[in-house]
Amino acid sequence: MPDPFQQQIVLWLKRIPRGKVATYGMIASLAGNPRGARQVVRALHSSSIKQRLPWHRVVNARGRISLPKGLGYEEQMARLKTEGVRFKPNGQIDFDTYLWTGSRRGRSFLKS
DNA sequence: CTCGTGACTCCCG
DNA sequence: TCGGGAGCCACGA
Repeated sequence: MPDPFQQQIVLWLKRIPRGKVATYGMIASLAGNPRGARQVVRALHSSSIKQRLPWHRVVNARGRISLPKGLGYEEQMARLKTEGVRFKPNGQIDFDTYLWTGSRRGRSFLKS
């Protein structure tokens, strides 16, 4: 039986609505481990589960794609654009518009 | 058991 | 805005 934490991560990832993005740290927190951002990553690119997870909707805390260019960066950006997510000229995602608040109806993750 | 390794984050300068 | 350094955590060699 897999770790509940990993399960939670997957579970939350699946909840990210199209056209929205979340951060690694955010998912980790929701999954129950505020310091488990790295584990989110692990869960993301390991396991065969990855093929049905919206991994492209996860970005770092600065609102930018963490993948190296040429190794996923391009693809992630393309996928996001497909869902309607726009990028600023500097390659940053507009958090005010596209950051998933963590749970339906307003902020649950973001403090006031 | 110790080390090295990240699609991370925060803090400083 | 950008890097460097430190903290964190699970996993595999």
